[in-house]
Amino acid sequence: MYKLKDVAEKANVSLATASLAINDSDLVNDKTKKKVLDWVQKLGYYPNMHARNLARGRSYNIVLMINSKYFLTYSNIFYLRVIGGIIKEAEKTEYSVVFSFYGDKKDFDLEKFKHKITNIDGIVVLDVIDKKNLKILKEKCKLPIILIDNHKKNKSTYGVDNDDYGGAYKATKYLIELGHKKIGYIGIPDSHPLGKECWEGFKKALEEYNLNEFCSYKKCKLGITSGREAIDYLININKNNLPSAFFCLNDYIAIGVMEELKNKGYKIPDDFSIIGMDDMPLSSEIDPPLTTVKIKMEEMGNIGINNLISIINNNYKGPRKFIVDNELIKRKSCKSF
Amino acid sequence: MYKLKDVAEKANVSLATASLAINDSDLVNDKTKKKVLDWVQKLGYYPNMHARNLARGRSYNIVLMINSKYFLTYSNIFYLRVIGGIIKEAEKTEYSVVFSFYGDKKDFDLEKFKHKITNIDGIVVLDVIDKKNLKILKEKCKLPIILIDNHKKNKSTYGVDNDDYGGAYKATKYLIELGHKKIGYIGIPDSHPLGKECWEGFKKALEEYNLNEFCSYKKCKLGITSGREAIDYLININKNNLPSAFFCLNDYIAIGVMEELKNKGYKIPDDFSIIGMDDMPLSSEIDPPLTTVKIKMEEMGNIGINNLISIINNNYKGPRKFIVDNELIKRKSCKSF
DNA sequence: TTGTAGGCGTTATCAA
DNA sequence: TTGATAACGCCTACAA
Repeated sequence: MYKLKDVAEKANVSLATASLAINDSDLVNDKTKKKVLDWVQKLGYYPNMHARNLARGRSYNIVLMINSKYFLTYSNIFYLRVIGGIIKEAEKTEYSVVFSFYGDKKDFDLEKFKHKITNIDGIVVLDVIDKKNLKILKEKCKLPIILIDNHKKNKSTYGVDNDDYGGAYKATKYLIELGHKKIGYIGIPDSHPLGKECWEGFKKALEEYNLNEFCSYKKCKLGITSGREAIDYLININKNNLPSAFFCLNDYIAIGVMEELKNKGYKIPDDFSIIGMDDMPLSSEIDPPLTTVKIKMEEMGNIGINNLISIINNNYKGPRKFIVDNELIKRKSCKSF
Repeated sequence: MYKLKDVAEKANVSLATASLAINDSDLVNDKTKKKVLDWVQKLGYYPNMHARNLARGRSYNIVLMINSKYFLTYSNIFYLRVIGGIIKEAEKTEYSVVFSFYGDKKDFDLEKFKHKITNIDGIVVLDVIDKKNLKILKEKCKLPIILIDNHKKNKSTYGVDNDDYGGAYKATKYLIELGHKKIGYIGIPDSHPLGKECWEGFKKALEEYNLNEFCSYKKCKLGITSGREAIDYLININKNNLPSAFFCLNDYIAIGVMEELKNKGYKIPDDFSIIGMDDMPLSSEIDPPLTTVKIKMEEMGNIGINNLISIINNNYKGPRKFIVDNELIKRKSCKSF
């Protein structure tokens, strides 16, 4: 493995000149620069990162923190997409992305990566993080932090979030404009910030068209099974007065809803219109393909990492909370009423 | 940020002693060691990684290389699980996992991380990598490499693979033992190593019970839609003499197969038994829950990272290709014939 | 424009 | 068992 000294000797310049040339400094003339760079090429030289970072006092590492429970248990493709966006964008820069799991509320353990803290320039936290743990993280690490999809209105921390409110509003409005007046809401508890946002977006659309809430089920988790249970419950409760459409908080719930309705002998979209949120790969493959609100997951990753790098370099100008818009994807699970 | 010198001064020892104490060397007595460690605690000192790694000539970084196309386009949960296993296991060690995407055959670009090569101790490649690109990688980087789920019989490179052959064999045998004699095979082309392995495992089981191949479709990709197309094709071809069971190369295909059969008015498992491979979260949630072969994805990640670390440290004793077994998960999509 | 020398924070060697 | 001191490879004033 060659070092700077080798390059300098070959090119017949001093160490300093070689270093400056490699870092494209104005202090060295083009001819010398070229001579040095040619030898860099010829030798296949790459600077030793440890030495460089030690001298520069930076590490060009960004840690991506993920709640291991959510990641492993729910195995949500959402993560895959956001992570993809993060890595893809990071690779355009000089930064590397290092992974780190953290435990849940009680076993939130910084020791696990604390020893690497001198090797980190900034932190991305993916998904909801407990307020208390966030505080610990901030206090102990004293590094720039950005929260992606944290859903929280934590004013003092930078974040990138999907426009949950707007998405739910958009979806509901679409159903209304198709002529539906009795729309069922299927989501998660309002205690979860995502649940709250969606519920408010949903209601906003109803209000705008002077419609009343018809029926709702908010006890879902985010999986298919929950969708099934929701339908069982709602159909049981409203036997003689069923809604004509269902807003579902995410695609998995929507898929469960559709499955269960089909099991009960109903036709989609003839008997019920179904709309979801997320746009999973699966959503376009099921039958009928699901109408949904596409969350720009990769873009959230892109923006997150770029904003963080700007923050690290003290030139971030954007808002504390960056809201990413989303897009209605019309497929075949909805029809006009 | 405190440095070693601060600790040494506080503890009233020399730099060398402090360093030795922190690295738990036998050369320093327990009393001194404790004194130093107490001050480490008190000051909240952590060694500077750049300095340490520079001095040690190691980086304790492992790069996880992933084909960006597969990762982003197919968004397979398989990745999530393996990556989870890798990170979880790496966190028990002093190694960090850094992510890196690589392009496809033609734009396989090492330059993108080549500059960080002095910052890497080893490489994990996830999923199939082109033979030619692997060669480039090996020659340019000269670092320990391990291939996870590469499916290839590349003898000279370390690898961790699922027992595809055994899994297909196991699944088929199960169908046969349920009494099925006419079993359809739905998979991907034999040109893909996964396809080849599964097809051979499938045939092996048939042979053992003196059964003939009944019908097969090998043009699938790995998604739900492919499963649908396969059923359309097979049912059309065999109109008057249908199989009683289908072996499907993965769960997504199996799900498509089940959906399409249900659409055509058949009942699962009454009319057809369906078996898949993978065990996705989805598989237990659909109706009926899918019988499948559970691939130990997290374990593959665990083993991969551990083996790589052993290889880095020159104490790996296991086989070049480490084969991970899998497990038949009986659910409700199969019944005896 | 180029070269010299000191510093970045650890580890490791070798006397004491 | 401890304490100077020289690496590790690069960056950057400062001087020439």
